[in-house]
Amino acid sequence: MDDGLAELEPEGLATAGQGWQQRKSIQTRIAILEAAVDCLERHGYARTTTQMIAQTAEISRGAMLHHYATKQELIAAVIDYTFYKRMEQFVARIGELTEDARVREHSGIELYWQSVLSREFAAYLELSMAARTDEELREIFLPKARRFVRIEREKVLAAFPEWQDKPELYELCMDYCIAGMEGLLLNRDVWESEERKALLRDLISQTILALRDGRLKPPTLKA
Amino acid sequence: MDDGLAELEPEGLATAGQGWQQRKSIQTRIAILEAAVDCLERHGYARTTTQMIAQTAEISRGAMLHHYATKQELIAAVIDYTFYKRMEQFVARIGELTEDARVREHSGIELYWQSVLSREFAAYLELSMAARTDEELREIFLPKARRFVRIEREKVLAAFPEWQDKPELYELCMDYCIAGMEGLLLNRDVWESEERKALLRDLISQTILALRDGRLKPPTLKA
DNA sequence: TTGGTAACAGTCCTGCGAGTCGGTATTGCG
DNA sequence: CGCAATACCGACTCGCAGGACTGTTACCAA
Repeated sequence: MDDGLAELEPEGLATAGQGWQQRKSIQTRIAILEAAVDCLERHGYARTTTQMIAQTAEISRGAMLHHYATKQELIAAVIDYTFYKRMEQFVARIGELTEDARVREHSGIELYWQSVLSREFAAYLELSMAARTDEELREIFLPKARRFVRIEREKVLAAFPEWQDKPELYELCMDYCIAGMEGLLLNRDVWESEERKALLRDLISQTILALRDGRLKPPTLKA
Repeated sequence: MDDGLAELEPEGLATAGQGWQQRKSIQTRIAILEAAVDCLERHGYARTTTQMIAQTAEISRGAMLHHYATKQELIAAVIDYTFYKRMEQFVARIGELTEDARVREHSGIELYWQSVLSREFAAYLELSMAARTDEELREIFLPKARRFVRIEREKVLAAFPEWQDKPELYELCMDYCIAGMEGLLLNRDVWESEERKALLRDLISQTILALRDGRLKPPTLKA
């Protein structure tokens, strides 16, 4: 099921242990992380306060600070958690696809779009943006994000083995798909026509199909 | 030169007036706006304080509050200013293109990419992101942004008249180009290979060319 | 020249977020 | 049983951002 995904399980949440205290601890931590995701999605990074997270998680601020001593520590955990959870869901859903839907590919893009619409991605995007201007956060975020990119590509490649023999093209198409979906997400509220947005996703899907089948020549590096 | 662009000139900066006070006022306001752009680009929306802007503009906080009574008022002005300035530069640069470069189109995309890399867009993006979770800001930002989308499309269409007879395809390609460039921008620091990023821009350029020339069929709405 | 107004400066107040610290109750180990 | 560790709590400090307010100087029109 989640085979190689366990390797990136967020620390502090590792394998539900035996003792009562450990189980309680994990449970509380997850409640905190979920609350943090909520707050990030609703209020953004800067306006998310530890107070607010504690309230949302329905525990005291003191308890929160017990599990995550500083905001940084919490945020680092949230970064791992959001990526992990999103990937877990995405991989699971791909697994449920029929061979036809998977290869016809529209479904794959549509699933990726769904994952981009998730609360987890909303929170992740907030952190990603904040990391552009917050030096401290940046140092935590960037190495993690770069690692995530690699993992994500491995997982998706494993799910779409027909790409295995054209790695450069695969990389390009992943970049392309991700950029397109995230760009679309950014303009979600500004562009008002749902039809046009669906059309755009179709265009991206079809381009990828055309590239895969050789109907469209990929650009090559100039000398 | 800036023909129809004057209509969107930020208010408060209108036509350099006659009196000394008015000229001084405009000059100071521009200094403030430029400082705000700097701060937004460097520190993000939430961490940008009025104190910081005043310091950067090398005026007192009191003076700032004289020109822009509240932070909201300032931000509203910055939204207008950043879009205006970016469009002004973009349109001017397109005007400098040779017919060949313009129609070969790569140059058009590359110019758009340049405009997305500008400080003005960095600031605009910050505000755009903040507006997703800040209700107050959202109400100021969204209507302006939607208006900007319309204006931008008019200006670009005027610069690329060969699209004039296929309006739906033009809209799709604009969406496509913008989503792609902004998605690329988001991942700028996470994706490390400059070559791959250039390749992605090429792919987007070529897709648009292929769509324009009919070599690629655009997707159509399903019933 | 003079009164009014606009540009600018600096101080004080209020609210709030992060993190520290002392404290209580429950669990777990010897 | 008894002592350490752990989950959890709430009061307090400290710094800082927004902005209200008062004061000062420079322009300008009558």
